[in-house]
Amino acid sequence: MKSTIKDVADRSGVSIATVSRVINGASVVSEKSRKKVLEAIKELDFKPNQVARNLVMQKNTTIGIIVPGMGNQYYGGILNGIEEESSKLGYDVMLCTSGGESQNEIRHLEMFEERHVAGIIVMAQRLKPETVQKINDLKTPVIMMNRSTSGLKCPTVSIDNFRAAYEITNYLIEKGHRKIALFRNSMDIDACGVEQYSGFERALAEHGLSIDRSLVKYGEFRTEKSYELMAELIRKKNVPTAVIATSDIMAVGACNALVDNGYKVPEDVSVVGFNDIQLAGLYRPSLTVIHQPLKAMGAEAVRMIVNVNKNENERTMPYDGRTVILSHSLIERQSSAEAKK
Amino acid sequence: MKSTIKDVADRSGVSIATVSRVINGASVVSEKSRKKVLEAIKELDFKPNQVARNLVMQKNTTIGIIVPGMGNQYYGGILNGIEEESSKLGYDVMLCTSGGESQNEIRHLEMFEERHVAGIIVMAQRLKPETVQKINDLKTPVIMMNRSTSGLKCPTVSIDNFRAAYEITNYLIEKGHRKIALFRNSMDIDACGVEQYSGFERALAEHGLSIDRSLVKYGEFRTEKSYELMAELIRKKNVPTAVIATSDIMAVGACNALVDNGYKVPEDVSVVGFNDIQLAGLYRPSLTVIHQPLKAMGAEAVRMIVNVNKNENERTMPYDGRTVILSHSLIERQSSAEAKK
DNA sequence: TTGTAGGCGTTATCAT
DNA sequence: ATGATAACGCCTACAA
Repeated sequence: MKSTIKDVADRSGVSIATVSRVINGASVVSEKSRKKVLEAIKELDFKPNQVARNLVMQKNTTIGIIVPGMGNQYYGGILNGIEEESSKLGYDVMLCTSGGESQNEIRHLEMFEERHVAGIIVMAQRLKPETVQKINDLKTPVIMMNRSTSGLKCPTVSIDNFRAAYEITNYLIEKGHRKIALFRNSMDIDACGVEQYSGFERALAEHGLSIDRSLVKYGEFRTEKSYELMAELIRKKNVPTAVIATSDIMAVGACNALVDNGYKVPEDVSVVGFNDIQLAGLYRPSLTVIHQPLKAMGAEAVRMIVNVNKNENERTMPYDGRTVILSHSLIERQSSAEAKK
Repeated sequence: MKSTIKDVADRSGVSIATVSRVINGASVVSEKSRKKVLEAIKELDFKPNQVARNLVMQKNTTIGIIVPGMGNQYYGGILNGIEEESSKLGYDVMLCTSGGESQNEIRHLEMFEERHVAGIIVMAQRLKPETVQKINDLKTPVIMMNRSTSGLKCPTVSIDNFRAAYEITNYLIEKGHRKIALFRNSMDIDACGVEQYSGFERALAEHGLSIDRSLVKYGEFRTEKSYELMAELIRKKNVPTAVIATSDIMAVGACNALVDNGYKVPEDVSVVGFNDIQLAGLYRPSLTVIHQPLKAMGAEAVRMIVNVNKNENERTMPYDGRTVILSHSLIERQSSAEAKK
């Protein structure tokens, strides 16, 4: 059986209060007692029970995370940042996957609340109304990663999706591209996707171009879907000179469809991605992308939760409804080139 | 403030014992009381405090996971399996990253023990003696994923690495390859790597071939390192006709080095991988690989822990020191072909 | 069927 | 400096 603070007290001939004091380094304990206690702790291999500690302290140093799935390196990158920062701040992380189902998201949200976690970081591809509702009702602080919608009343950490899309569109236009396809993620009312679309539109407009509806598609965050979209454009002989995919795995899907059909990237078609997951650098041709500081985003979310917990005497949620924007960058690699004349 | 069982009792005019009974569905409660209690629970939006529950029940439905990092899809695949199975069995998952440092592994191992988790699943690239020691000393059940060494006294779930290496080597030999390189992971005494090496050796031997030392390299699980190894072979004009990499990301590293230096895969050199992470299918040429059932492996590890907890009345660890072997398969894709004449 | 009370392992507030 | 002792929120004999 695991030993308790009481065992230590008995063995060292002091009270449990004293033992507790030496464990927590609080107040003053005589050198003699401290030594005896420390000795007993060693001998019994005593480890304080965190469960009991959390109960009495009325707080928890666990952060709950909800993520669609672990296979996606996009989330992997953010999770690394979350984990690292948590660890640094003495917090730890409880992880749940939703599979993208709001039913699971809600279940996990409730579970986290029952466990009295310090806060919850939510990642999702699509924002379902039920989930938004649940998040708004929750008593536990929630941070949403890189996604938002008008009804959502919780802070968000994100990049400036408008500018990012604007910049990469501009980049392609300056390379001489005029027929540019946009492979978007989902067609839900997701602020992030809307902003990207606006940025795309603005860049085109500033060069006297307008959006070609037949080249704006929804890839649902999936490589296969994106592959199919590209294959269809090829079949319909409506091949653009450049493709902007709002996630790297969709960019890869588009590339594969092109390559498998005899096109060359970037000689025939330029393809650019969003996010800059590891795959973007490993794929050949390596992908020109908008780089998101995934680790930093994860770390920032953790810091926000920790801050809320510190100021919990005040009832205010410091970041309420606010968005923290981290800076992105454009990384030019092999998958983009001047447009063919 | 969050409401407690006592609030519910007061509001519904019964004792906390009765409330507890309806919450847990145990023993019998009069329909009248049950209704009143349920009502009060709704009104107060009461959620039982899991921390308190865990303390009094002396058990925890949390499984601790230690993983080197989240960016690697290999671990991502296993984690998906772990998460899914845990969720199905009513457990949840606490995740820590080690960054491959034994110091962190030990810290997390201790933390999990203090939190009284049901069990711990450990993933690591290299087995350090300190970590092995710590695992052996732990009172909490530990399962190691796809890695082992002679001193380690905990169950393992894995594939048959000997057979896997044997089969893929055979596959290449039958395609006419005679000059085959092996890019291994680390050079530690890891049972898994040793078995792979034996399988490789055996297949060669059965065809009257022997190992060419100059073609056996250590890629340290890293794409860049593998890239370098391949680049070096090219520089030394010691290019094999086929490369077996014991992880997919190393296979990609080798492919990239070849492609970047004007070689064609698989026309000039065949490259095969191990694990079959998502990248293997997305990369072009898509990778011929040994497929590991990552999800199933994760799920199996979870089941082992849950089983241990069920039989905890008996002091026996059902799987003590045993290894559970799951079946792999050889998936032929684009990166391998007949050897050039 | 229901309520009382003891205990899970800590922390923290009192006295002493 | 130290030791009782009351919480923390819940479960569960044991009584009633």
